[in-house]
Amino acid sequence: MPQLSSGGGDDLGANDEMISFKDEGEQEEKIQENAFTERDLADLKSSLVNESEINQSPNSAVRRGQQAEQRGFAEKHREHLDGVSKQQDGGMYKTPTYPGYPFLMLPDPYLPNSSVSPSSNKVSVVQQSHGMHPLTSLLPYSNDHFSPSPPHLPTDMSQKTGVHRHQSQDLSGYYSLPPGGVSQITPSMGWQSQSVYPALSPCGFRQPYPSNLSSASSYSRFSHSLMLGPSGMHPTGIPHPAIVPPTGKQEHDQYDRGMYVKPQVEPKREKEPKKPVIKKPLNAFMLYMKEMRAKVIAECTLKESAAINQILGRRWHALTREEQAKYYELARKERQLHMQKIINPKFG
DNA sequence: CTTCCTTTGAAGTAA
DNA sequence: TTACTTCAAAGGAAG
Repeated sequence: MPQLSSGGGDDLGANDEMISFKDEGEQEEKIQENAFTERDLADLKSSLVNESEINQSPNSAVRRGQQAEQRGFAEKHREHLDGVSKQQDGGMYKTPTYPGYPFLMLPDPYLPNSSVSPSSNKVSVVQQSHGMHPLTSLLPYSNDHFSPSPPHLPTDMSQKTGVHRHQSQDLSGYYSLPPGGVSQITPSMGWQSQSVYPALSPCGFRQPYPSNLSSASSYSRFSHSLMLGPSGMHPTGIPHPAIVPPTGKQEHDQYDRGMYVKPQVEPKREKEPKKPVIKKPLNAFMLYMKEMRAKVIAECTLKESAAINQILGRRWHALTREEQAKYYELARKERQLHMQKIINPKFG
């Protein structure tokens, strides 16, 4: 099954990544993105603290209401997204200056199969074949330098609730391995480039990345078997979640419907020897969060995960593509490892 | 003790 | 093909 993918190149996730920069359709936002200042944090904090005051929502969902407050930012963005996506055809994206979607302007070279012509903002987003057997992703990996085409063009943006829902494109191109086994995966960082967002202030949440996150180029080629350290520690230093023995919290979920059989809600399977559960691999953002959470906590003296995640979400969007690319690449490897484990649970 | 919250992304399912 | 849902992490808060 050579090359099932047509849109191929994109990486699981690699494409989407770029979309993440939401809303920046507006200058105001542009500025905001750059200015993750303490003010943001303050807002966040205050919104958390003042919940009761701010929120006077009559409905019972008091807490919800407040969270809505907190989410104002994100939702605003989403709204913008909606607006933006609506305007796409209006040529909104014709201006290369559109900060939020720099990748939109990427030329064909970024698109493996050049399925998209620059003239059209429409990308033939090759939706990954869901019907595809999971393992097919482990098939030959065709692109030597697979370029996670940043095809996430606005078209891709979900019409949904405003949330960008980029479908990952053809995984096969990324997961595919040489018939013999483990692949050589080439990071496809070709598309990354200009950093859209300037450095931010300290609690503005932009800090130099730890060196343990070697740049993608450092593992331009790797084999799955090498991805895990002796102790199951991910090379990045981020503990590999899927390897972690069940802690009792969420081990119940044998997620991946289809691939995993959910324990049919055994009403109470208590006291059974807990089998290690293969958890979903962390996506790029999760990896990012895992790495940066402690830092944010330290910087901002926040403990509440919800608030921290909000901050991290914003910081995530403020990352440059290069920076995000690292995590997308890691996530891709995570998924590959995950697949390996599914195939051979002993793996890892 | 369990669930919620909050974030993004991957992947499955339903229509 | 699109829209929707679930689950990954995390830890305080709430029920």
